[in-house]
Amino acid sequence: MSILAKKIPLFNSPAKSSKPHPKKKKPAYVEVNSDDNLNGRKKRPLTGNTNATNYTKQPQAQSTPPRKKQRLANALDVLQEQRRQLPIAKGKEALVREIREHDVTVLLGETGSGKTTQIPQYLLEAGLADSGMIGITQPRKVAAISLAQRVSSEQGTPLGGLVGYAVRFDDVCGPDTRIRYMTDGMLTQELLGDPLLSRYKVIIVDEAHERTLRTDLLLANLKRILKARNGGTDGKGKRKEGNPLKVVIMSATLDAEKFSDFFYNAKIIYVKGRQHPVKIHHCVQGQTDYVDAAMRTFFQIHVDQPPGDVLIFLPGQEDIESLQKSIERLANQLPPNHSTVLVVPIYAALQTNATKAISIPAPRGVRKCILATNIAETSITIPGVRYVIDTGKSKENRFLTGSAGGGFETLLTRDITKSSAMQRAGRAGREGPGYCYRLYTEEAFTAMAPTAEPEILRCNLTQSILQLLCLGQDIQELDLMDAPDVDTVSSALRTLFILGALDSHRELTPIGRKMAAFPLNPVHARALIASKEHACTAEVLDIISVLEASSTLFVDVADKRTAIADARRKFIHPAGDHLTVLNASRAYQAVGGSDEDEKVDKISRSARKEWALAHFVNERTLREAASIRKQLQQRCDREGIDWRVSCGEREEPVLLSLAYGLSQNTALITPDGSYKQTIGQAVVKIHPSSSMADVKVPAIMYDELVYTNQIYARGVSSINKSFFATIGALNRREA
DNA sequence: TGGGGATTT
Repeated sequence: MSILAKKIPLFNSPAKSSKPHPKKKKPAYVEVNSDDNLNGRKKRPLTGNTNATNYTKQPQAQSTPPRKKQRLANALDVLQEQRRQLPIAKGKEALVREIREHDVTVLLGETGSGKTTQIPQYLLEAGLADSGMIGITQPRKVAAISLAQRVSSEQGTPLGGLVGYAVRFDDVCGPDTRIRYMTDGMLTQELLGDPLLSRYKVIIVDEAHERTLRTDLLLANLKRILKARNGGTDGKGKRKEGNPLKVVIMSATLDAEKFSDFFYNAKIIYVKGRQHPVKIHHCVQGQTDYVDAAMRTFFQIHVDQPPGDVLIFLPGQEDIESLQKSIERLANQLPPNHSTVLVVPIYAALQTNATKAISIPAPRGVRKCILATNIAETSITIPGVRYVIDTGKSKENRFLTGSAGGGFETLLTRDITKSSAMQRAGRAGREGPGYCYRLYTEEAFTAMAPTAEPEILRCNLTQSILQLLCLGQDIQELDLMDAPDVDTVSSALRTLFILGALDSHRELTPIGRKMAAFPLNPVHARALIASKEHACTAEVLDIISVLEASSTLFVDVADKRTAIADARRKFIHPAGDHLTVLNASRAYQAVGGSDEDEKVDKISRSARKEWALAHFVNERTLREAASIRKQLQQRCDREGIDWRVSCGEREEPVLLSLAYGLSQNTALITPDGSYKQTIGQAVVKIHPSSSMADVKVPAIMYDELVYTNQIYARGVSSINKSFFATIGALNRREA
């Protein structure tokens, strides 16, 4: 105990006697965000059809043996009983009535209400889908897939039958599909082929409070579609004959009125959830060193409190690594009468599949301590958590335009929002009563912003603006809940002009239209198109597939940096990061034979896994890149680009093609050895993770600028001064 | 010398 005695506890006697709030006393906060406990692991999938790895695109006509049939029937009974027990079931008739009577309904549903799984089924049963479809959008792929699995098993039909899903790379819907779960990006894409989304009778936008860019663009388009298909928007306007649409917006409580206002005072309906009480402790004093405070609080819980896993929210990988080390070190010094501690880190860049380690329950007498970024706020459900420690911090990404070429991102640690804090606390009450220890004062909580700023105000809009232009829409004329900054829009338009996607009248050029045909960042789309003429599409495709994947290729763990540098040396190309990525990606693809025919067998798969681990590259990134590359190859076929064309060992064509896309992201060396942008005035430093960090070359191009404590260029390659200076003009001339 | 989290016919 000596290690703890020296430190003053942060929380006054968290009380062995202090029980969570009794039932009659409502907890101060309940989680109101997602309802993914409905597809949690307590309720096992009941038929083979619900297994994610086991579906077929066409629903199978299975001949089921009688005994199994009986078992399935019983399982279905159990599911139907569970459905009836859901809080939302009591309000079924009223809900259907309200939705039937109004064109737009805003639904506030707490966690565990069952709204996302039940409402589509209620509406289908009530005939609101008529002969059309009910579409339900989600911001994340995993949610769309698991919800569809759950609902299809509740219906007793195979996935892809009555109930299906559509996400990138995966459309599991058939001719009979009436309930379609999908990502909001998929539905936005559908607009291109069908601007009125006429095959949907009902569209449900779930998790709307997250205000992702795609959700916002979808909401604007739904408002337009309502006018076109319904005449009125609130059910009172002049009705049009034909094909009216119903829209249901599902959100957390904090900003429901904003959605209602946007849709002409749409009716708001509140649905109660089912969540266990969480007792919240605030710090008496603000903490400056939140990592140390988290460590002390953890041991206070570990020593004083009954068993139960602890989840600690931290801003980033660096803090997670350092806290893991100090907790493990101190846990070893505890007297043997204390249970052992198992620390599990989780953040997106982790190369191993973190969800696996988390879902394995800790053995008896072991307390699991999960150190997570806000990946655990929405994307990953962690079972068994009884205690949450919330540092109140997260990293926030913001796009700044300024004069810095294509602009740059900032990535700074900031205070979270109230909505985030409630979400984090709610993670302690999923399976039973829980506790949340906030490493900030109650006053600090009160002072937090209620919700995060919508993404449309924070991110680079180049790709979305290009997409909208293909729909014939001008982002500045679109009726959005929040209009983007003028500077962000003009910066995006300038980038599109420099890339040759727009002419001087803001009209889409043939190159622009071609760029939009690829699901890519316009900068990468431009490089891909340029690769055709420079006969190096195979190489460029390999590179941009990796750059477009959601995690970085190269793994970095602070205390393994020497081993990592040794393993990486063989990939490093003197021209820089882009060709280094190409080397690593090709080395991976060569392990266990080529995967051109998709016939990577089990042995090759494990060989690749081993290879990736040994070389400190993130295999998840490479597998994702392979899917992206395959999709891009198909698109290339349609657009008349031969993706097999390779330039062999020559590096010049590859760098030149990339430079077409990155012409705005270039810098020249100055006499003092720093790099200064060619467009814009900023001095940029090469990010330490780059293979170019210690090399001086006359000119560089880079994938992006990130401001943390300096402006860093990431994804850097050396570039020939002679061609890059004119390339911006080249783009425009060809357009 | 150091990157939170999503997503695309």
